[in-house]
Amino acid sequence: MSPYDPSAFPPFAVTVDLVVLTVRRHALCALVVRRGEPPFQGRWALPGGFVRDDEDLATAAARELVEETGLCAHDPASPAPGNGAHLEQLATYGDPRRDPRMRVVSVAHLVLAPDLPAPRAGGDANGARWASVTDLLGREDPAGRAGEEAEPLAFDHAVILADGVERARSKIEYSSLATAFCPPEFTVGELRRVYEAVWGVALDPRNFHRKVTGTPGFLVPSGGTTTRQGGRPAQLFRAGGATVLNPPMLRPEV
Amino acid sequence: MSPYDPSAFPPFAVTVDLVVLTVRRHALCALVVRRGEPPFQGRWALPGGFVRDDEDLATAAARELVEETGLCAHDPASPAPGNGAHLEQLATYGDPRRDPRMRVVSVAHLVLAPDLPAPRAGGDANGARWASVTDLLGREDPAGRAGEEAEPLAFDHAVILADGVERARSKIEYSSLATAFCPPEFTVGELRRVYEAVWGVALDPRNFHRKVTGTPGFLVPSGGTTTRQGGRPAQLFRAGGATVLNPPMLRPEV
DNA sequence: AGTGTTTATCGTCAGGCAGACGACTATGAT
DNA sequence: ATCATAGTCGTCTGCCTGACGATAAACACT
Repeated sequence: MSPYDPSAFPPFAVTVDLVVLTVRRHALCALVVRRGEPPFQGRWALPGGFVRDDEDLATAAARELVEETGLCAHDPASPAPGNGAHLEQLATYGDPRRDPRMRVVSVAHLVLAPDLPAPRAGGDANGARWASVTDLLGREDPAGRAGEEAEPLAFDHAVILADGVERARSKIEYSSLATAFCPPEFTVGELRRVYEAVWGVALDPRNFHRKVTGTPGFLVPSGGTTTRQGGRPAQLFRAGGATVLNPPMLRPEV
Repeated sequence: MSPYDPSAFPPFAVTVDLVVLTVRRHALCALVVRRGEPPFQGRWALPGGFVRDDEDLATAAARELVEETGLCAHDPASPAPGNGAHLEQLATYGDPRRDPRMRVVSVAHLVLAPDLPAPRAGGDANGARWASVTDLLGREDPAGRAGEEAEPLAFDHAVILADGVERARSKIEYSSLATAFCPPEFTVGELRRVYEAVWGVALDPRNFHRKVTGTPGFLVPSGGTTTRQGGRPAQLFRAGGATVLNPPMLRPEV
């Protein structure tokens, strides 16, 4: 396949890393796996792996996602429906010293998934779990004390995770992606708790209700109601066809 | 450097490609170079090249930018002042067949630069020029006729360019990046013509003036005035410290 | 000097949207 | 029956925006 001199350019290993986010118990959580081998053996890391020879980057990310979680990725390019999670490319990290073994360029992907049963460990990882992002990243405390953060993530995965969280936080402002955190049918209150968990703020239930039900194409009523959250029965909705929100759901400032 | 078996993962070539945008004569233009060797010999392509062994991705992009244009990149991470252009990572493209020679993963970067003298050709490129993006990409004509587009760009560079243009169009909405297209001192009218060129729409000069002068931190008056655009003398401004615009400059719908 | 053209800048007004918050409804728990 | 919980509908007020009118200051003509 290579009519070119391989010594004319330095060889790289290319991996995909996954920032898999979900909302559990009112908290934004990320999937982490325990590394079973050096470097950083025993430390938590983002799931990921090498891109294969004949794979596209998105394909590799979707494959790793299935291997680690059993989740079926829903590429926004293809109009696949169902329980698939949202998957999009996040950014690429290529510092020459980010992996002590060799030169590795990692194409990080962001996955937004509804709350799921416990993750299944896969491949060379000893275990997998959901961890609150405020535990994984130190809380950026205005008082300056570093907070009781857990041991840091392997490699530069804390940076990647922070970038993914920030992408999710800003993207649910102007797109309907917050519904990717919800089951197929959900109530306005459940959607509001998603926004509150991702942004880490409290929202006014009345203004939120007016906003989301008034944005064309965001939600379509599915007909049923539920009382699974307690209180008065709430109307059930599905995600509407709209992908961009107009006007956007701006998060409250400061 | 590699205590690991190199055959355990497929080797990749990693390149950076640059989407360098500027505004010339009321049109959004991109920098393209003519390819001097196969594949796609003689066709226009985005500037770019291999990432070196000890280089970070942003460093490689900045180096290619200097080699191709002489522009000094202004990494938003570092608070460098001056005539530097804005540089940010755009996205990564890794389809297994995007380069017929071998497996190449390209990390595309977006550069926003003020209007400059003619580009200088560099390296293995026969020539370089600014081309209107509406010429490079077919106009998406609602009537369906494909428009008199020039010969298509090499590789998947039309897709990369389209992604870069869309990134620029959306990013000047909620950030102060439009000033990266302007010289250090500029008038409100010149900034408005940047928005008009990037978005391809006409904006009301009065509402635009009220908006940008009312957004805190966007513009700071530099004291002087100019008549270089004809008409009544206009106040000169510099870019203020703000990087995000609150409230944003939403582009007119439809 | 006067007139027209161009561009910049200030004002006004009406409609829409968002934040703050009151009021009412329908369930389950005690 | 009463309370707690959650959902839903309204109201009010201030801000922002789009659509314009009006004025100001330069230059190019005649």
